[in-house]
Amino acid sequence: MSLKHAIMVLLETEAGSGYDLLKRFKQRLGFFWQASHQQIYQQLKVMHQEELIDCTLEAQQGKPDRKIYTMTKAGHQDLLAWLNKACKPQKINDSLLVKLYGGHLLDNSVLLDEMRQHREQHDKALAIMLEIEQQYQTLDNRERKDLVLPFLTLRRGILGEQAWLSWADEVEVFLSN
Amino acid sequence: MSLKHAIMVLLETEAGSGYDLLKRFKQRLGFFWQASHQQIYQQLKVMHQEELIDCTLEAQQGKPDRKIYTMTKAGHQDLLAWLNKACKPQKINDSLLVKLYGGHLLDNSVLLDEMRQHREQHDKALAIMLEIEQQYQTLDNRERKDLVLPFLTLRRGILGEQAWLSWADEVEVFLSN
DNA sequence: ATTTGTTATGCAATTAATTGCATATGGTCT
DNA sequence: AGACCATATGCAATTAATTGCATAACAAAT
Repeated sequence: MSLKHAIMVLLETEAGSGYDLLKRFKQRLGFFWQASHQQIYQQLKVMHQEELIDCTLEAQQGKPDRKIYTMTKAGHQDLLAWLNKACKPQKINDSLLVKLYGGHLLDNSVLLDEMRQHREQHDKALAIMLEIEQQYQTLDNRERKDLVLPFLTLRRGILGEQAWLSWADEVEVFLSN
Repeated sequence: MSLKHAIMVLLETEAGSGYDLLKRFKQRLGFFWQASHQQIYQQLKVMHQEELIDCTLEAQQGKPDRKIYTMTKAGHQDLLAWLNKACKPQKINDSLLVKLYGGHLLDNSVLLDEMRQHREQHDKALAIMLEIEQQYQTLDNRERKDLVLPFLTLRRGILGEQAWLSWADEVEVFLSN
């Protein structure tokens, strides 16, 4: 499973609590890896049992204690091993396309409506990613170099969303008559 | 779950056995929905229990009996209900991007190597889809119109793969120095 | 003759993900 | 005062997917 390794990629750079990880997950990996808070807390527990990560309690006034996780040596090695072995191609399960494939049972207007709803989401996602790209471009050479890998994952998102939107344009042309 | 509905989309057009469905699945929905034979046989069993599909045995000489499944009215209605309600956005879990994000722990050459392996797969997929597109273009107006929805799902695949490959070009430029 | 490939199914065990519920504090908004 | 949102966890039940194993016939190729 790669959720473990996704978490470790984040922990490797900086220690943090489950909630920290959750937020970082959404901000940094959220465009290409989706996980719920239940999943993350559960995995942290398992990873702790497997001694891939350490855990220290940090008291807080009023709020419940935070559990701060840090990588262990075993965790680091597990991560390196994972990074060094080839990963499987992405698994695609896109129900919108299943629906479109079976769309002869529906009125075109229903399909176009669904497309519009999805387009909204893709528009938003693209806008956010272009915003982040802008910020990246204002950095100096040094910083840009340090962040080139996250930047490339962002580019994947941008090119992917643009392709989706071009496709949606085609669909609209074909279904609007 | 949509695997059920993906199977019903195929069954709706033509009855068939588990093995039939499996093959049709790979040929027609395989680019955007991936399911193993175990999953498909299991779902057919469940769907039969739920009376979404009927099952009749067909004897064959030598080979084991084939179980031919057909849609029931309840199945048809379930499918229509599914088609008419909005579907969730596609869930993306792409471990290649997680690896790239955490790639500072690796040598660039390792990342480039992995990219090359994935590119091969994407090249192949694109070639197959372009081939199918060619065949579509040789059909007459009538047939093209009948197949416009499958054609549009194919277009999604083509645009998606082309975007992936453009991105891979970018990655190579950024990592090759 | 033997290996390999296609047809044709399936069970069982494990792992992963989803859904629903639950708790508790503190701050901001109305 | 009450509603709502963010912080900060987690359990339990269910559903879905993966992995590994298993069977059995026939056809084609080496």
